[in-house]
Parts: sequence; C-alpha cells; structure tokens
Amino acid sequence: MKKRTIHCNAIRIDHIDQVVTLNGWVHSRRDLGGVLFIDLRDREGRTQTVFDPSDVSSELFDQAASLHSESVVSVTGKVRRRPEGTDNTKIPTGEVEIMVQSMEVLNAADVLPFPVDDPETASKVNEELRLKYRYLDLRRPEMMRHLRLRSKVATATRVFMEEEGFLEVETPTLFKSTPEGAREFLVPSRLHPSQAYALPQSPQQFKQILMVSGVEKYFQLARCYRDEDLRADRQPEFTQVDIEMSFIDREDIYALIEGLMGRVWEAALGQTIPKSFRRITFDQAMNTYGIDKPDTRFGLEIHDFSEAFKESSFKVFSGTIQKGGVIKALNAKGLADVTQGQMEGLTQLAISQGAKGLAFIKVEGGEWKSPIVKFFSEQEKQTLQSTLEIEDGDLILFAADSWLPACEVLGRIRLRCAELLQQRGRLTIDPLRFDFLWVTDFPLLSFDKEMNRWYSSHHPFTAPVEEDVDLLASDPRSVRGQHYDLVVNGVELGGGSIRIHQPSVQRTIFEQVLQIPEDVIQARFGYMLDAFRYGCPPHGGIALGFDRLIAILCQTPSIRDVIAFPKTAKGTCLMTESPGSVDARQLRDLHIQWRQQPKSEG
RNA sequence: GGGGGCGUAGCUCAAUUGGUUAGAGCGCUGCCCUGUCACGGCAGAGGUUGCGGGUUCGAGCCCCGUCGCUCCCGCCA
Repeated sequence: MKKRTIHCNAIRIDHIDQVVTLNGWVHSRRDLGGVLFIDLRDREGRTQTVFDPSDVSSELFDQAASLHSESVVSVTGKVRRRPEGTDNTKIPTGEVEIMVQSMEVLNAADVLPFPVDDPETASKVNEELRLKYRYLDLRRPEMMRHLRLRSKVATATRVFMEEEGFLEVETPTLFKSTPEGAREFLVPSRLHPSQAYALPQSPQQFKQILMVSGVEKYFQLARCYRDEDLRADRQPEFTQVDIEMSFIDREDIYALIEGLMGRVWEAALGQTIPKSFRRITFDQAMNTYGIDKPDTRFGLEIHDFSEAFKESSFKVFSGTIQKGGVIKALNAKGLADVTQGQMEGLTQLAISQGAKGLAFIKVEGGEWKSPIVKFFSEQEKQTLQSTLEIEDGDLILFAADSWLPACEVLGRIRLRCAELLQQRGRLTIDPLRFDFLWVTDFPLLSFDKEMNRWYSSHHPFTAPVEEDVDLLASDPRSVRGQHYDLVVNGVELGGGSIRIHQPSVQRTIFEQVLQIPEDVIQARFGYMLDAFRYGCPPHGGIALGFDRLIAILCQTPSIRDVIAFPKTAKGTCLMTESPGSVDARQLRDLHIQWRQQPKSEG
C-alpha cells in the first residue's frame, strides 16, 4: 500500500505540480463518460481526483468507474490548478484537483445500507439503522465533529486540572454493592460463590478515601454505571468529570469549575463566558422557575398570590391557603391563542404532576375569558393585573396546592409554554447563549411519606450548612446541605457538596437521622467511618456529566449523539447485539443459574 | 411498571381516510455522455406494508396480541 503524503483537506494551490498520494474513502463519483471525477475523503476533508482516459489505462479507468461509494483507495497523482470556471467554492480544496496516475483499491465497499455522503438525508436516517451500522454513522462528518469536540474537551479538561495541581487517579470498576441510590449492575464472583461485585454508580466513596490518603486534589474522567431506565440524556454507562479537594469550602469549588468551564468553552467554541456564574438558592429557583434546574434564557416567571387570595370568595384558592397551601401563577405572554388541544395537553401535564386541574385566564379582546374569573374581586384582579403585567393576548395559568407541588406543576407548564411560544415564533433563543447557574442551599433531607423516614436529598456524606447543624435533631426539614448544582440552560450539568469529615457527625446522620441499623452501617460504610477516624481533612467535590456537557457544546438533544457506541432506550447495543446469552459453563463457573429459561436464539 | 409517537422498496416519504396491479425522489443495475461537484439523459430491477391473529365481500389503513425504535412519567442517594 502506498501511504499518504498529505491529507485530503490540506491540498492548496501551493502544491501544484507536486505528486501526492492520498488514502481515503470514495465520497462521491461523477462519471461523465469521457472523464471521471472521484471526490476522495479522509478524516480531515476531501479533494477531487480526476481520471482522464488519455492519462490512465483503460483497466484503471474501468476499475475507478465501478467503485461504490465508501470504497477505500490509495490514489497517487499530480496536483494541478483546476481549469478556469470549474472551481468549487464549497470546499477548501476547491481550487485544485489531482490528476490520477495510479490507484490501489484497498477495500471495495458493497452498496451501503444508508447514505453517508449527504448530510441532509443522512441526518434523517432512522436511529435504529444508524446504531446497527454505527461505524458508517460515525463516518458522517457531523458525527466525526462530535468525536473530535469530545476529545478536545477531554484534553482541555486534563490540561486545566493538571495546571490547577490535580492528580488523575483511577478507581476500581469492580466495587461493592451499596444498595442506596441507583440500581447497580452486578458482577458475580467466580472465586467467591454467592457474592458479587457491583459496578460503581460513581467513584464517590473512593474519592473521599483519596482525600483521607492525602491526595488533596483528585480528578478523573470516570466511567459510571447505573441500571436505571434510559432517557435522551441518560445512558447505563456514562462519563463524569469527577473532582474532589481537601481544605476547601464551597467558594473554592465554584471558582475552580467557573475556570474549567471557561477553558472548555474557549477550547470547544472559542467563546468567552462570564468569569463567575449567577447563584440562586433552591427556594428561589422553585419559587421563580418551579424547578431546581431552571432555564433562565427566558422569563415566564412564576409569582405567588397566596396573600392576595387568602380571603378570596373563590373557595378553591382560599381553601388551599387555609390548609397551608399556596397560590402560584405565571403569565404565558402572548399564548392566549393556545389551541384547545394544546390547552388540554397543558391540563394533562398538570394532572400528571398531581394537580387536580389547571385554572387559566385567556386575555383576548380586552376581556378575561375564564371559568373562574367571575369569583375574583376587583382587588384580586388588580393584583393579578399589576404583578403579572397582563396585556391583551396573554394566557395566565394557576396552581393551587402545597408549596412544592404547586411550584413543580407550574415549572413543567412553564417549559411547555416556552416550547409552544417557540413554535409560534414568539420566543426565540440564541443557540449560542449559555446561562450558567449555581443552585445552592438545597434541603439536606427529604421525607419519604410511604417509608415514614428521612433520606438524604443528595447523599449521606453531604455536610449540613454549619449554622444548621443544631437543627438536625429538632427540625430536620429546615437543615440546608452544603450542596450545589451546576445548571446550564435548564440542564443539570453537575452537582456536588462539601462532605462530612467528622466521624461523629457522619454517625449522627447514619444512625439518628437516616436510622440505618448499626450492623448495616458497619457492613456498607464501616471502612469510611474507620478512615474518618485516622486523620480526615475537610473536603468536598463535584461531578460533572461529561456526556451532557459535550451534548450541550454540540447542540444536540441526545447524549447518544456524542457517545461513540451508545445503548438504545432498552439498554441494548444494536451493532453487537448485547446483552447476549452465555454458555452454561460460564454460569457454572460463577455459581449462577437463570430462574427463567433463556428464549431460544435464532 | 405506566402513557404517547413511529414501523410501507436499500434510504427518505406518499397512498384521496376500508376499494382495481401499493407510488415518488434518492440509491442500485444496464446503456449513453470529456469539466462535473445534488452532473445529465434513456431504460430497468427492486415490496411477506415489522411479525402473528381477528373483523370484512375486500385491510398498508379498523380491532387484539407481539417485537423493535423513540419521547415522557415513575425511577436516576
């Protein structure tokens, strides 16, 4: 094989009269009978090659004429200026072409199952096919761009972390099951019958142990595994930028990540982002946006009207308030022309979130059209009018419930309304706008009504805010955690916390608050409590969803588009057909027997 | 576990809402074509309408089941 002397995208008029060799794929072929053009593509770009029957043998000409797209060839020829008027301004090499002298077919491709040369049609191809023939899908320039950008960001991250004094440390993939949190993938042990490893949901415990070890600054691009149902932004195996530091507080984490994001955006998009990010408390986020990961690129903010409707003759509202609930509303500006079907969709959305319905006011022709407005006093209407700045064409939507569900319902409604407004062209969002946000002061604990117990909102190693520690016993609900989330454009990009480093506080959380039995604590976390006794520095960290980060930078809604070999929504790989069956012998070695007979395979 | 969408030629989509022989563009095959770059022209092949049942004189279309892809809820400390 003749090796390439230059890449397809590098040839310019400077190379005229040079003899070059190109290695690559047949991108497209144009056979004009007397003259034949083949665009040759490699990872970097493409170049037009010319087969002229007066220059090449008829054998070579016929061979070239019969090549299918995506065949792999090595072509040697002389670079020359294209004849006047035949430049192709669409490609960087459009001023030159290669007069082919010789060609070697390295692999004659069959007819493809779907086109890879035309970005228009290729991007519309059924994802099922794209996943089955992933190697072809990845050949598309758009997908190659994603892979490159991912690699670039990974490198930028490593360089930045290195500069900041972090050590990249690998942690085990074969871990121990800790049945808190996400469902785990299990790996049965051959050497230890009836025992299993678990794949880590994250390196959480190891990175804290590394702090006890004195590493002080740790990071890792860590693979994590969670056996939960998939989504567009969730895969069973995914990558986190995992970070932990000692002798720091929350401000140090904010500053570090703001720096890292600045470096990443610069490397990936050449864009400068703010030096520091806006901060918002969990309560503010819920009150204003109805969600703990607000998209602040548009308004449609939620307002509280509990005070205004406290004495209302509309019993649904006043009654809710008397029971300790709240009245919330948002103005979907300019959405009064919502169709009946869309309004029904909004109502269903509210009901699916536990609301009993969705009260609304359509403001059209100077009139408030609504089944409930007749119950409102002038005073109440006036308050709505001034707070929500109601104008003709607006749609007002209400929630009446206890605080959290009321916020959450309108949070969902808000996002849906934004979609509807975008469809109507009344809301446009700059695709290169990125709203970074720290969400802080999360409640440390949440109460599980069914199980009648408290559980950690984040994880049990999260430290309480110092001035709230005394409330742990008396008023667990109001204890804030030293937890923070990084949110970009309504996407939760990462989260972390300052950890508990005193064994006594950790014991209080496990025993008194979470009420985990002593023997269970020992079995699951004994080694951590031990470690904390032997010189544990104060520490904290964060983990960023690397796949989500890349998806945001590539402006694609699904992380499958930025993972080379992703799984389907049912967790299968269509290319390798995994998961698959295993030999009886393998099962015997692992001391395992299926409870259900496997379906016979074709 | 639950709800929604999709499944027709290799690919992307039609099929007048249950009615003759399931069509188009691209791709593919053959022939023609010396400056194309979405090359062009002529001709042709290509279908178990995902699969299995049912209703009907008649099903791509309606019903039931099933498989696959996808979005969402639950779930994801």
